[in-house]
Amino acid sequence: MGKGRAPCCAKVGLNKGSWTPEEDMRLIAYIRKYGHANWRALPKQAGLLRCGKSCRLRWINYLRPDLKRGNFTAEEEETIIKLHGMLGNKYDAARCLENSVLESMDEAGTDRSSLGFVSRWSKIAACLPGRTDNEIKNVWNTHLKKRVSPAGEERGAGSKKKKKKAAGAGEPAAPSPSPSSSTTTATTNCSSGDSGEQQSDASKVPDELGLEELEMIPMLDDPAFDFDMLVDAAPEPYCPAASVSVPTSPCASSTSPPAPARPGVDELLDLPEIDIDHELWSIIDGTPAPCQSNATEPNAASTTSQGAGRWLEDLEKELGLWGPIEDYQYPVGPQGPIAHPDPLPAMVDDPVSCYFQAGPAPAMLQDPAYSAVVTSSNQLGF
DNA sequence: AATTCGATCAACCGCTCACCG
DNA sequence: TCGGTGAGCGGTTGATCGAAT
Repeated sequence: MGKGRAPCCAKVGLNKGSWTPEEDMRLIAYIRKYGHANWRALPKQAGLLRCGKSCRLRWINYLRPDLKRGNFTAEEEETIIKLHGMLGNKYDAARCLENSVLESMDEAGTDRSSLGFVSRWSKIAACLPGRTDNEIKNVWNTHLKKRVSPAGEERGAGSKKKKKKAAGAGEPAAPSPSPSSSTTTATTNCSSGDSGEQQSDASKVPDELGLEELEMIPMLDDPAFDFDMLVDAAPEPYCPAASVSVPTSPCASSTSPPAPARPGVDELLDLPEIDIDHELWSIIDGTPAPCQSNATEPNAASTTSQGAGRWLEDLEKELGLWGPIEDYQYPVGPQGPIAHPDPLPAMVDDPVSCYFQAGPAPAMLQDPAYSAVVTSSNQLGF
């Protein structure tokens, strides 16, 4: 069901490709204020010329505040390798069961995915807090796969290079070893007897890994670890109120009542009446242009300001906003310039812009995160 | 200094699943 | 029960960067 739908990104007038810092900030501002109950509606309400899918991906893989930046540690790599060996592809993980059971299921027409082994990267990501499935997938495809594959093993230590962005801007202080450099000496602090494991692993085909390998995963040694994570790991949608200070708190779902708004950084991030071309969205949506009032936004969620400043500061540095910025070039659509106003001049009422241009509302002065905001604003030259 | 090549990673695409009317 | 819609996932691609030549 649900097939045959036109790709959302194929819609005319929507941006594709790399995200600009402006877009990032707009997305952050919106999600911090309202959450992301509806990805499809989000870009329109946030004034982004992106499809919801793209927004979601950008948020999950790059903008989420609880992401861990920097290189993968040896332990993380080890975990990925082990879990990948266990989970295999979409259904292979079900091999943990007896073949007879699986055959019975097949004969009965039971989808093996009902076992819960439905996704690999997301399950692995669930075991590596702060890491995204996309990131893990990339790491696997770029070098971990070669490490465990006898054929692609060891292309020489000289091919090592540093991670260009993640390690550099995100967590310069993190002394985590380069993923590649760890290839030769993946000194894990796994359970004893693990020394030399790396070498044997290098020649071990993932499919040969068995359940006994569970013991090799450091986190699985933790009695607090719930193996169900591997099976039914709940997604961790961003909860504006929780992600900054209490990342483990479950996100309020679309059915949860919105938390009361709080003054603070949120005031800075009050989303504007987006002056985006309503006609454009009408064309895109095939629906009448809706009222743009954000006041009607459901699931308006409050955010906690604690730590938000630092997060934003770090993010701005990473986005290249930490310093003089070039004039934002707003995209030109196939029918000429997109009807969005000049980004900065016309965004006078845009708190996201004001965030950088002017400064906070008086109430903001009380906010502990304010200093970081001021710093960033000053450094942006506004 | 210029060019080539390989590695990396953000983003896109196509698909499936879950939910709802 | 069926079809539409949105969310999420895995696979793949393209841009970019740095090292090698």
